Amino acid sequence: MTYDPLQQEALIQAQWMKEKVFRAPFAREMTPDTPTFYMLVMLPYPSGRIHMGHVRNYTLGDVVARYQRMRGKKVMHTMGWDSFGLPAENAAIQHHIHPAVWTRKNIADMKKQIQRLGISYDWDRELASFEPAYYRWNQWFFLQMWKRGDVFRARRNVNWCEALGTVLANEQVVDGKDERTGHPVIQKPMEQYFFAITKYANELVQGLDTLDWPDNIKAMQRHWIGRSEGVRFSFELTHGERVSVFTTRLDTLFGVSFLALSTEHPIIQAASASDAGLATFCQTIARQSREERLTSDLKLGYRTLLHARHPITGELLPVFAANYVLMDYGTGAVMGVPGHDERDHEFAVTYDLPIRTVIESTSPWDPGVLIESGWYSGMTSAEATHALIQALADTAQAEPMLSFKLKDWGLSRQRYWGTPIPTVHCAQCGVVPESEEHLPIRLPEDIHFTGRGASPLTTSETFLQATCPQCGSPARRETDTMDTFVDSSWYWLRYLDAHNTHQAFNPEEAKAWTPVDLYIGGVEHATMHLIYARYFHKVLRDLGMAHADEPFQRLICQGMVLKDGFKMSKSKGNIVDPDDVIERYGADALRLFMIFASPIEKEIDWTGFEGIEGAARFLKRVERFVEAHTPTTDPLPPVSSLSSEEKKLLSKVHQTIQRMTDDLEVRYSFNTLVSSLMELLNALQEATHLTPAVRQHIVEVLVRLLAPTAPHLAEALWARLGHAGFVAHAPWPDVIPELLVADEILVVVQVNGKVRARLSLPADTRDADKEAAALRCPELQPWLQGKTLVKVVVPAGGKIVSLVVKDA
RNA sequence: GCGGAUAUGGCGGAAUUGGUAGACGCGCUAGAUUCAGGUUCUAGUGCCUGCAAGGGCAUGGGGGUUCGAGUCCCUCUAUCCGCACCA
Repeated sequence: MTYDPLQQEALIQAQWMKEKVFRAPFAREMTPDTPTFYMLVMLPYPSGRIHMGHVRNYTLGDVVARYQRMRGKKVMHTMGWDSFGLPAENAAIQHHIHPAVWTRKNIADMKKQIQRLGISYDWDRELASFEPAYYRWNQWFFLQMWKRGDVFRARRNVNWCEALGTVLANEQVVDGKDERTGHPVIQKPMEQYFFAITKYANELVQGLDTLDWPDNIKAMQRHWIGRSEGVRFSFELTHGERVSVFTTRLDTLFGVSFLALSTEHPIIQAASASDAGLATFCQTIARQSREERLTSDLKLGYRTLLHARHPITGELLPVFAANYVLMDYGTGAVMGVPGHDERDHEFAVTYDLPIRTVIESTSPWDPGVLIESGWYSGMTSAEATHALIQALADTAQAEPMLSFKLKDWGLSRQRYWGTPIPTVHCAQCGVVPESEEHLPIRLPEDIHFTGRGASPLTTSETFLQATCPQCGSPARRETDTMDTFVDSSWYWLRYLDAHNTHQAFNPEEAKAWTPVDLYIGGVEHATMHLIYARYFHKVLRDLGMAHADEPFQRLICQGMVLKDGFKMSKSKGNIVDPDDVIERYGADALRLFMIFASPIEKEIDWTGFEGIEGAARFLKRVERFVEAHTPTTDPLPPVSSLSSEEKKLLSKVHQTIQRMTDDLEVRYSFNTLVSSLMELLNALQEATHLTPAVRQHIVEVLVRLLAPTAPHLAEALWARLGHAGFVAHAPWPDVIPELLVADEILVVVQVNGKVRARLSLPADTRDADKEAAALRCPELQPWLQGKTLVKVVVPAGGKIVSLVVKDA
């Protein structure tokens, strides 16, 4: 009987399900010293169909999970749905289907698809963030954070479409217009809720040093958080008010020729009341998106009627409103030093402002030695900075300041499909947090989705009516919902205790299972999700719920799956549906090809189906090889009594175990994992004279090595070998160290850097003898004839003899 | 603009610590088997040169360090990804 993946895979999956083969235990079921492994993959957004990126991600995670299970560990590996967000609401607007209905259907469809891949999830821990049972804990965390003072309200710009009366997401805005209707979009400040993530900015930077993450991801986070050390001090304006600036280059103070303030700066806003030109300028800038403001080379400014006094020279400096100064970084105001800052320089050229050189250095933008700077001349930049802070401490309130590019986490969304923010607006008490007993604050059903006007929640009378928890008088419920990044900032903890109705999760479970041992997901989440999640985890730690400082000890970011060089997307029509591939080749072939095709962190182009033919072919060869074997119970004879062919082959087998173990445990290199296995099969098929016992040993090893990548076939073959249990629970093969030692080694001889001979020598040959053997070797003589030997190098390890010769 | 990466045969890639470049797979060529085949098996396959043995060249371009560089340093070019309201 031959193995037909299309029929067998479903049967095997049903058995796994029935026997709960992948069930992860609770902490209370384990002794404290039970070895555990938490294998986490980024939870998907239920868009409707899984795509190849999901297949890649989940297969990689599954290979590790299955391997760790075979190593005897208890493995946490499960799946959930990041199911709040814009697409469900768009579906509601366009197709008049309720977001919950749309989302439930998508989850059901995608779950079926994922299950066909044979991923070893404990489905009993499945969660979906749109369920009140989940999002009530978002609300609960919000209330705890409110108590700790980690939530605040402030005004910040949003994309505002006047015609629709709606706030738009960045992705909905194209060229300053609403993507759908083409109505213009402006930046408008709006009162919003924030998490004070910047309180943790320093710890978020420092924590990176403790993580086993790829260096590029750490670098991206460091830049995103953007820690810079500088100085804050103030300039006095001629009318007496003071404006505070932040600079990292106080040493250039004598080069200041103007001040530039953000158009949203309170001082500019105040001044525009009596300056029509300024007011117009500010409106123009408000129409630019943040992206335009940062990418545009054009530095736009407006010279106000204000002047500021230089804190040391007393010189009067013009004050500008400028588009390149951002209100949400530093203090929203900069001192303009055209001689030593590129942006200020560009601005000064445009507006014809003095450009002074006050630092001597290799480049105008680098620190150096001060000149033309009064009695600070001659000091180094560092000395001058220090001295100037002292000098300006009283007169200009100068003080060292850490500034971060990281902004506080704005979590308000004027949307329906998200977690309702649990506060009420009371005429007497203001904004008041809901009391915990009232959670969850549920999303109402009586909603009209129009895609225009304020949040859909404002159309529900039942939802709006609330009672002030503080004074008991009628109040209006908050209609903002939370950013969906909140949902994905703690889900891995909920997996551990997914059905708990009186706690987000039991801290004992967190203690037993976290930090997550390995987290795999797309590189596109390198900054936002992975910073928010780290932040949230630290808050949970400070609430006494999570015990580790960092949530994800090891991280792998997989590259994207492309088709013909582009991201697969519906709009491009270049989607390859995993179901079609499984239909034709089976899940094992798809899994095997996915991880073999390319290293994880690289993008992979699904150029066609040629590669997967090879994967399917390999699986058939394995099957035939095992099929041809008649099982025996004879034990493996001692190594000393093996024939030399058998010993050589068994060495290959055990080297392969060694390499694959290394690939799975240390290197996380999956494509080479598969190629080792292919190499092994090639070697096995060449072997002719094997005793049944040796063959039995080899076949048993082979099937177990196959089990993490092609689990269905491995399961079937394991049964055929007469085993009663699942190969999923079989132990990973142990290396017999004796078999790793080779009798002979290959020594390569180089002359002037070129390989001229290869010698096979006994493994215990000393380096000096290798050198002698090399010099004697006949094929080397033409290269040595008539030359003088200048130098011989035999590096440690002794695999190379390098000869340097020159003409005699 | 800022930040992060990548570049090796016809293609995907391997080379784990500076030590045999091209493992493994795809594709292609030839032969065998089957013969309805899109099955299977064997051999070959970086480029140039040579009857052959062999030799030369070769890891995006240029330069450098070294006995030795795909790997380290400098520089240039090309391509891809992220940028805070997509998830």
